Amino acid sequence: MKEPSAPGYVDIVFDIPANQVFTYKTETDQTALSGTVPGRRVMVPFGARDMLGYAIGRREAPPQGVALGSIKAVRRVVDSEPVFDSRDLELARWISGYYFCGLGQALAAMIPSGKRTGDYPSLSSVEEITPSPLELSEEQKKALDAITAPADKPPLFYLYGITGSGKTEVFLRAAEFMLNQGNSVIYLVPEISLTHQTAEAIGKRFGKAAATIHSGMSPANRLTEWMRIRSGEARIVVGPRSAVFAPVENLGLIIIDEEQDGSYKSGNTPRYHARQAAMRRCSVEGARLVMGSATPSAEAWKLMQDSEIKRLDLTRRLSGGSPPEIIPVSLEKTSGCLTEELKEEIRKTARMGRQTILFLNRRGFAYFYHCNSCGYELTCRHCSVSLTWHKSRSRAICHYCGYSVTPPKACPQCGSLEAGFTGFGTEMIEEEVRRTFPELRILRADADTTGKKGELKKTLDLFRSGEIDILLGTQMVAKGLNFPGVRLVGVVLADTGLHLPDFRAAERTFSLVVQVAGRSGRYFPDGKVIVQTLRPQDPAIVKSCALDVDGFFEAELSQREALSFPPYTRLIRFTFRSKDAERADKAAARLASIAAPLLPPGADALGPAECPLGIIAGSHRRQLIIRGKTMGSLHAAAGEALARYEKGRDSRVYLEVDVDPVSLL
DNA sequence: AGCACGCCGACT
DNA sequence: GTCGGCGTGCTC
Repeated sequence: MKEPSAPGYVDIVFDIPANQVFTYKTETDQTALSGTVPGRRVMVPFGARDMLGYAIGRREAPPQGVALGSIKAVRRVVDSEPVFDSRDLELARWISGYYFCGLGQALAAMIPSGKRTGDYPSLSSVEEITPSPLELSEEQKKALDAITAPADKPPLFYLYGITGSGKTEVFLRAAEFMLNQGNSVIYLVPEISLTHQTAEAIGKRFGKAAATIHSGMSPANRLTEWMRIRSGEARIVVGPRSAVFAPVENLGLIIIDEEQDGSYKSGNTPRYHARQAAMRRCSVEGARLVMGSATPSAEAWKLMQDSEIKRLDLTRRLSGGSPPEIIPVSLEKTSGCLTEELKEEIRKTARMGRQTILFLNRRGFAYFYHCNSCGYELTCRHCSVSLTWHKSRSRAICHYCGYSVTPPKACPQCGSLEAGFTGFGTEMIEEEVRRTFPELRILRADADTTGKKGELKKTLDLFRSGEIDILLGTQMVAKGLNFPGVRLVGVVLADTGLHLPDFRAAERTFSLVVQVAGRSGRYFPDGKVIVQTLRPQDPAIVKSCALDVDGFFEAELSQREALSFPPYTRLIRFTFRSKDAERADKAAARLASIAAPLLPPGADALGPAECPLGIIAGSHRRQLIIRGKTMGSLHAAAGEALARYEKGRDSRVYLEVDVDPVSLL
């Protein structure tokens, strides 16, 4: 049955920084589609090229102020079925409003686009369904009962428990419960190998009802999974940050595993936080939210204290045993990067036929060119960071822009020969370890050695099978990986980052040490953790080694309160970038003076100031942070200030807005 | 974000 | 004399 073909119009948004809606004609030969175009992607002529757009609505007549002759026609409707509905659009509107980005940018972040590639399979081929194993512990039962209990207003929960206490099983049972009720579940995991592990486990448990979407999948696989979710075939979705937008119906539960993980906050526009988006979805769709971690974020900790989130404790390790011994060791009097204590334990571990993991925070970290006479430091000429010595390339390299130089023999400033690289680099540690333990088999795993995909898996398989005695690596060996043969974990330098100009530095250091410690004793309670530090007295080090979460947050939160930092306040950060330092300064100062009179009572502004990294890739960076007691009034002020700033802004200055910034670097 | 239009340096 | 640098402004 055919409708009479009246020419229609559609409103379209694009993935561009401008928040603007464009109107196009729908051609008569597409009339069959024109009624249902909204919710689909379309190809339209935009300026000089064709661009993909998102059709958000229909209209009878073009909007005021747009000449009829300037309206172009839709070229092609890309999707045979809508890829978003009014609920998705509403969520995109919220993202766009809250995070100050274009509606099209918000939609683009929610919908699979196929920008990235990879070759991880979809879960659609998984057949088996394994029944949930073993009895739950008393604590697990209690937690599960709380999560699944009927409630008028869907509550927020936090499953707070040490590694190995069975959080995952509670998550899975809660999910199972929701699925049996006819609801859908979204299970968020941090953006690392954890996705595959958890996805596999969930695939096995729930069979075809499970789906996963993540950045490592090919566009085709993504789309397959997306469609399985949209059609309702898959009702439990596992994935990183962006999975919070999964188009499930009857959302019953969102799970956020490792809630404190930084990867839940998007690093590019829209700079949304999956936790925030999850809370929004849960409140709009009447779903429950369960987060979990052994080391909650300060935000979550405070919400638990204030009883805004119901805390559920898992205090016991299921496998029994006690957490490993964690020993802080001062590096102050050590000439190399391995203390005697650590060397001795490595030897002991090897004699027992067991394995060691040496953990580094960052590749090539704390490895600076430094002049002992005048204090000169070799820095990048485009960015303001110190250069890192990479022995394999015989060059000093900037980790931000890739700029590299051959390091000078003498200090370029004073000519002293007392200058050179000192510190702890991954490569240097590898060298020292090899020199110290020539008889042991050592393997390094970091971004440099695992560039090719599959490389990391090979390394880890080798380690797991016992072919390797010492695994030396960064973040990637510490998270989510359990090695049965491991007895010793050495954190080579725990306080990298403690000196960083970021109020969350202590929180991150604390979290890291506790996480590393927690995983190491998972299979063998006789495990040992040695935490090397330059600041053995620092509360973040002392409390993390004592696994004293309460003690840490007691101190940390009172300090945050005293300094008016989150979670006692909320922040919005504006970053100004320009090739011209003066223009960046002027723009920052202008926004600051526009914002000042708009700020609500009790709110203040930090800056404008140079960013902690003042120049990156030749771009001068300035920042302005506004801070207030509540987000509502602060956000309104920011919105008004931005609107006024837009009028008469310097087009050579790029402004980026970050609501609830996680890192101030 | 792209892409075109537009006004100033070193090349056949 | 042109080819091309990227600064600025628009895209229904």
